This record gives sequence, C-alpha cells and structure tokens, in this order.
Amino acid sequence: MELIDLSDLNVNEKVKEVLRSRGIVTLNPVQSEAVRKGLLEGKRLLLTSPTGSGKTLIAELGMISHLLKGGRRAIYTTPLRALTSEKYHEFKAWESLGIKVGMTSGEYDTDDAWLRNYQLIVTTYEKLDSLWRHGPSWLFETDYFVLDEFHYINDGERGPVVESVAVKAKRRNLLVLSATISNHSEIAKWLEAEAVTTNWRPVPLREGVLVPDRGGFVVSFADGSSYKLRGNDAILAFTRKVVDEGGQVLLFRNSRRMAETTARKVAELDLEVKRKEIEDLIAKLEEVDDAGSNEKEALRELLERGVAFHHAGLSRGLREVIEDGFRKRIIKVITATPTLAAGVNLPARAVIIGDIYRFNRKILGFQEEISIMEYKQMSGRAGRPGYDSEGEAVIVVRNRRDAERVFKRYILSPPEPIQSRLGNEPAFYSFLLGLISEGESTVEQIRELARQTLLSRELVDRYLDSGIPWLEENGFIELDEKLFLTKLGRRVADLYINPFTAQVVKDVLRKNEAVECNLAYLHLLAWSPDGPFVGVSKGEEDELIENVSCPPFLDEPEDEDDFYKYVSALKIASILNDWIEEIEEDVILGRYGIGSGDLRSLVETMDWLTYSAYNVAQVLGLEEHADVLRRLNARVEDGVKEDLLEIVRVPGVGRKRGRVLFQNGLTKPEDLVMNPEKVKALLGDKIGDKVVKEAARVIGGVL
DNA sequence: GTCTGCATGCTTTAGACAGCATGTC
DNA sequence: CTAAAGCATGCAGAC
Repeated sequence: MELIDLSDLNVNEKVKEVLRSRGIVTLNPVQSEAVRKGLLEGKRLLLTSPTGSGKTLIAELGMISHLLKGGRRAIYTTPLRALTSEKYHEFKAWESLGIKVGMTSGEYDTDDAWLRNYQLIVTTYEKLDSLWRHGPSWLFETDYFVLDEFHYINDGERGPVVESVAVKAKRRNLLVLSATISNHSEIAKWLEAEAVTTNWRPVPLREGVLVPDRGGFVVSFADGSSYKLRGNDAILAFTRKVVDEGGQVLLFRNSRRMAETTARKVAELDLEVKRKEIEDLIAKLEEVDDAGSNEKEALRELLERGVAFHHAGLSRGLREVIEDGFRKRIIKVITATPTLAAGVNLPARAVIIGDIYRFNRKILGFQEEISIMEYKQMSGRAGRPGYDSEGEAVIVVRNRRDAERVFKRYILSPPEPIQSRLGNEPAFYSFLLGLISEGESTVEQIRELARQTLLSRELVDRYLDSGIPWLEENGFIELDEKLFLTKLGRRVADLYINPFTAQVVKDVLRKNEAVECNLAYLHLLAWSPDGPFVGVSKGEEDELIENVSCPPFLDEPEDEDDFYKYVSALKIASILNDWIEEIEEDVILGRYGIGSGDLRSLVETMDWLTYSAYNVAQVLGLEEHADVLRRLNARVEDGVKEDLLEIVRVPGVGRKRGRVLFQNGLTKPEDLVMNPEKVKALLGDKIGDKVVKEAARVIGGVL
C-alpha cells in the first residue's frame, strides 16, 4: 500500500507543522487510504478499522481541513466522557491555528450559549442528543460531524441514542469511525457515505487460545505457531512468561470478585519490580481522597508486587493511579472487568481473556457468550507501540474441543453485523419525543424522519402508531394539525429523562400526598426506568424491608422479578439516605458492600433524577411535592444535611470539611472570608487558604 | 476440647450516559 | 429457558 508523505499532503502548511511536532512524517496505511478516498475534500466516509490504528488523526485532518476551508463548526462525538475528555486535550493542539476547541458533557458542562465561540466541540452522544432538543442556534450552524466508536449503535442500551444522533448528523457532512463491522456496506449506504475498511494495526497482533495439554498448557496462534507452558494454572503460567520477558499483561475477567482474586494469585508470583517506583506509586495511592480505606489497603498490598485490579467499583482517583502506573510500566499486570476494554487507551504486550462467558441478568443460570465485538475490543489492547514488536492476545479455554470452537468463533470470524436497537417502546418513544421537540411537524413529517433510522419501515410505523397516541394521552404532546410538545413534554425532553420515567413520577406523585420522607421519593426514582440497579444479597433483602424509616410510595410486589427491582431500589434509597444524613463514606461502603466508584455513580444518577422529579412536580403544579424534592436534590449532590447547604457552595468544601467548619460557627461563605485564620487552623494552611479564596469568589459571583 | 481436611450446599455475578449552576476544565 | 467459582458450613477423624 502506497503511503502518503506529510509533505505531499494537500493541506495548509500550519497543519503540517502541528503534525510534525507530534513526530509524524508519513501517514499510516489507514490514514493514507482515507486521504486517497477524499477525506480532505470533505468526502463522506465510514471508516472501519481496529482500535489504535490512528483513526483519531483522520478525524482531525477531516475537521481541520473543513474548518480551514470555511466550514463553520465541527462536532466530535464519543460514547464515553473519559474519551471525550481525552480527545479534547489532544485537539487542544489545534488552537495554534486559531481554532477554538471546546468540550461539553454531563460532567463538564459548558453553557450552551458559550459554545457558540468554539469551532471544534467534543461531546458525548447523549449530550449531543440533548443539545438537539434544546436547539441552540450554533448547533444548526454546525456543518461537520464526526461520530467516533460508532459500533456502540449496536449496544442495547446506548445504541438508540447513537442512532438518533446519526439520523440528525447525516443531514450534514459526516465522518464515521468504527471498529470493524461485518455489514459495513449496508451501514455506509444508510449513512450515504463510502465505506473504507482496513485491518492494519500499528503493532501486529497474534491471536490464539490457551489450552490445557499434558500436565501443562499449549498456546496456539492463528498463524499456526504455538509454544508450551508448564505449571498448573494457565493464567499464571502465561502471565509469568510475558512479564519475565519484559512485557506487561492486561487480564480480563468476567466479575469484580474474579478480577480481585486473580490479582492476588498473580501477586503471589512475586514478579520483579522496581522498589523506588513502587513506593512512589503507593504514595500517590495514599493521596487519593475519593476512595474507601479498605479499597486502598487491598490495592496497596497488590501494588507492592506490581499488580492491580481495575473495575467500576473503584473511584476515579484510584483508577487514575492504576492507569498511570501501568502506562509508566511500574505496574506489570492489571486484572480488569470489561471497563478497560472500551475506555481510554491503555495497551499492554499481552492480553488474556480469562472468560468468554458472562452471567446474564435476565435469565437465571444462563451463561452468555460475549460478543465477537467485545472480544475484538479486548484483544485489540494487545501490543504497545514503541515497546512491543507485536502483541499477543489469548483466550483461556478448558479443553481441546472448546479451543477449536472458540478459535473459529472469535479469531476467525468477523464481528456481528450492526442493527437498529430502536425497536422497543422506551427507546422509540424517547426518540419520538426528541423529534417532536425539534419543532412543530405534522405526523407525516415525523414519519418521514423516523424512516431515516435503521429500523424497518414496518416497525417504524408500528411504534409511531402506538407512540403518538401514548404521548398524547399522557400529556406530553398535543396534536392540532401539527404535533407539538406540551409544557410537561418540553420539560421532560429537556431534562432528558425517559417519558416512561416521567409517567411513573407523575402518576405516583398525583396519587399521593407530599410527605416528609426522603426515602419514599428516592425509592420511587431509583425504581423508575431511568433508575440505576444494584445487586442485593439474600441477607440484605429482609433487612432493607424491615429498616424502612418511613413508608415508600410503592407497595411490595408479589412477582419475583418485580421484587428484585423493588429491593434494588430500596437499597439505593437507603444508600442515598445515609449519604444525605452525612454517614461516613467508609461506613456506607461497608454497610452495603459497594465500592467508592459505585457510590459516586449512584449519587450522580440520583442527583439528576431528583432534579428532574422536582421539575416535573413543578410543571404539574404539585407544589408540596416539588418543595420536598427541591430540598432533597440540593442535599444529594454534596451528601449533606440541610444546614450545610450554604457552606458547601464553596468549591473545595464538601460534606466533611463543611461539617468541621459548621461546628466551629462558620456556616456560610461570608464567614470563611471574615475568618481566614480560623479556617486555616481548622483545615490546615494550604487547603484553608485555597478555601478562603474560593469563598471570596463565590461571594463575588453573587454580588 | 480443638484443630484440620474434605465434601457439600448456598450465594453471587460488567459497564456508565443524561440536568443545572458555576465558571470557562 | 442452559452455570460456575468462591466461600461458609458441617462433619469425621486425629491429636
């Protein structure tokens, strides 16, 4: 394949300078192919190639050349906040060309109006979908969309949003990036783009299986090569070999518990580590302030041996320490759940896929095989540019017969085809509400738009014919020649909650008097379709039901499946109730057997839902409910009792410092500014100083 | 009485997006 | 509707 030299590239010299500063001299095969297909001339492309094959640079070239040729604005969309943030920092380099780069997501929200000043905006699919509902003028000026990790469209939960965004984005110029998919021509046709497919990788990948073999193991690769390993544990034997040869290992397991126990087993291998580096890393671990003490202790013991586990139960701070330690090659082995397969870039020489089965939440006892796409995401992490001449990815299997089947299914087959996930009521009705929120249209116009999705004509019609009456009957829309949103519908669309969640909240609040029982509201919201889910152990069930401090709105269901959801919601409500009663974080984690990462994500979701319910109650004129919900929402964000609400407005002051200050008579930002010495005495000089400055800013902002 | 080893039965099971106010990551 | 690993429990046997 002919590679394009940077100097031959038909772009502004300043663009080449930025690329040269990154050490780029020649475009790689994928990038060269994209350029040949007309990337720089604004050709619509669907680019499918493996992870880490340099697709980001293609997007950058596409966006920048578009903007330099008079394009007004480009939006780059990813499925994860972490990726959004990562890309944002990469794209910052283009500000040297006078292009302003901005970012927005639910986490780092930038004011809609302010985004008008940016030409290149990085965001998440959900945020972009939400922006379309709010309809800021600058969004309609956007004339170039990059949709990254587009294979997420095949995800049962998140896919509908990707599809919804694609339908709107494809009216403008488009660049779609995806991992390899088998039906790329069909998808390209739908997107009115040309499919460009390559299998090129910067570091070659050898994929194989790890099979028991006469007292040891044999690793067989797709290229026909193989080698033997001795030992009685396949994972340990393979890990030892790779690390002894100077490589790092990324080890995937299908549950958190397995990830943790495997990490402890690997630690017993006593791999060679550099003491000094390890000590520095452990010092960083100790500084992490958003984690539980048990989690830190477990990780400290493992880090001593150059090992760590990684899953969503860990707080962000902990995950960052681990990811950083691995990137610096201090940590030799990470045992992880699928978090690391899709997230930020974290390659290793070898990847072990410890399990190809995963427990299915819906069907008891059903061990689901992971998808080929998931396997590709995991194995794709093998091979570290600059450190490894090739990557190895192996699947652990029990016997020879499995080996053959697994080999065919995962290594020799293309990933499954992409299909629409809009074919269910919650997803479609939400999509429908979004369409109607964009402006008044007739039913036929909406039908025309909905037919732009990947869903079959028949299904679109079926869901429209049931969805429009449903939204109308429940007061979200009105039909008067044209379809338009009611006040309630508008609020629901803007809040980005599912219409079924709004419906549940509406029904229950209307039926019940307002009560001073936070638990009842928290339980209702956790139980709604947008509510999160937590596992409840057998012993916990009765305890949760017995310990309700005040009666929930919902009755205990008879049906077993419904009961499952009911107690999960009860557990979430109890956790959040402890949280706003200022129960110590370590106590909460221990009491409910959850991790710091779990707590943070529950708080985040419930924060959004309490705010949404407060707004829905307000629109419905349920003022007493709205009043309880408003106060509840204020407390959920920071996890405080009502008396601390003033003081926690100061950045750097949370539930802990807030309580210390309050107990010493400092109850509002003004008090901090008036008593800087007292603040420093209570919080220490460094933090005290910072907090006083922030308090001054908070007051200044109010005036 | 107490400790150990083993068989048996019970329990548990991945991830992560969305609002707003505030300041502009 | 098709599971499997880990951990707790309980029992027998040795000391």
